[in-house]
Amino acid sequence: MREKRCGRGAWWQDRFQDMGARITAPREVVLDILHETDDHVSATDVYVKAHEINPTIGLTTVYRTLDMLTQMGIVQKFDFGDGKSRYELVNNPDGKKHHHHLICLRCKTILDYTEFLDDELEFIGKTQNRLSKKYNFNITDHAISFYGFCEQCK
Amino acid sequence: MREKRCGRGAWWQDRFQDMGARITAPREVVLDILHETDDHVSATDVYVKAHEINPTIGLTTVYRTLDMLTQMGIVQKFDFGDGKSRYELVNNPDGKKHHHHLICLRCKTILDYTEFLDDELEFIGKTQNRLSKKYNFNITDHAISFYGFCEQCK
DNA sequence: TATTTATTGAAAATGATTTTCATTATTAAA
DNA sequence: TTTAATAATGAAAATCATTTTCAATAAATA
Ligand SMILES: [Mn+2]
Ligand SMILES: [Mn+2]
Ligand SMILES: [Zn+2]
Ligand SMILES: [Zn+2]
Repeated sequence: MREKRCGRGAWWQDRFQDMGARITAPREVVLDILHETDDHVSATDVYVKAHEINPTIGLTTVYRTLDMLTQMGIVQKFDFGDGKSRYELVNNPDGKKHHHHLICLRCKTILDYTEFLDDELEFIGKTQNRLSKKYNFNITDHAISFYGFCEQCK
Repeated sequence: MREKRCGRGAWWQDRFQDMGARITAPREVVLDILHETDDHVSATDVYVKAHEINPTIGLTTVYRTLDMLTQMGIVQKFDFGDGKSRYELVNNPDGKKHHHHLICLRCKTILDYTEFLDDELEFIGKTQNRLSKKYNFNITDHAISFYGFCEQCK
């Protein structure tokens, strides 16, 4: 089941090197867990799984690692309205590809969709260019969310 | 300064009628405040202002009203990463028009942008149609966010 | 090896949001 | 209008996700 992705280290390890951040056991475990799931996991979700693998890992470190990864653009942090932040790997080689969300305002169901990415790519690319130029912003990622009511709730 | 928008009542009052929700003093005050601001206000922000106008209004009611308005699609709830939810009127007749956000991952600065709405309209409209059909979702709103690093932080 | 720096986890603190519950205002029924 | 049912409200308490502190440990560097 669990196996390493790349030759001598996962793709994200280079990013750590560049930042002068150490590749530690807790951080590896968190990244592994994120790679293994297709869900929108909360910090506690990650902590519980991490704890199974290595009971010494603390919740604080999970939070810190998740924050770090968010700032590095490796994970995306979401608030779907259920009171806790949820995290998702931006590029999961084995799992979910680039996608966006349909969010039910009543039951808070989250639906991932991956369709129509060609249209999106065009629109986002163009907009991103214009924005980063105009506002002198270094744009690293984006999110598109549609809100409404799901089949059950409408 | 403060004056009523429409003849016999604000546009949102009809929405309340339809839902069988009562138009009460606290709710009017919250809506007024939302109309008057161009900021991304937190529940506490609203509470403080509400309290100035009418000191009997409680924080709990502000939360409840904001939640209600979010479900009705009258306000949009955001998490910009600073630990508290922020709210914005979706359609502010006097204030902000439809817009989206540029979010700095480091200093959490939020930049509203209103440009390129024509391109957006085309893309969003098309996508929304396809999605609501395919997933049988009643889409009422959307949000587009770009993440990255602002002038100061990059 | 000695020294500096980064990382960690437990415990405590924080603070936003929710829940409870008794009271009050509004609507519907009689 | 009186009465009964329902919705809305606010204070206080409870919850609970997230952050802060701080002393201990591990890793990098001189
Ligand atoms: Mn997703
Ligand atoms: Mn805005
Ligand atoms: Zn739903
Ligand atoms: Zn910034």
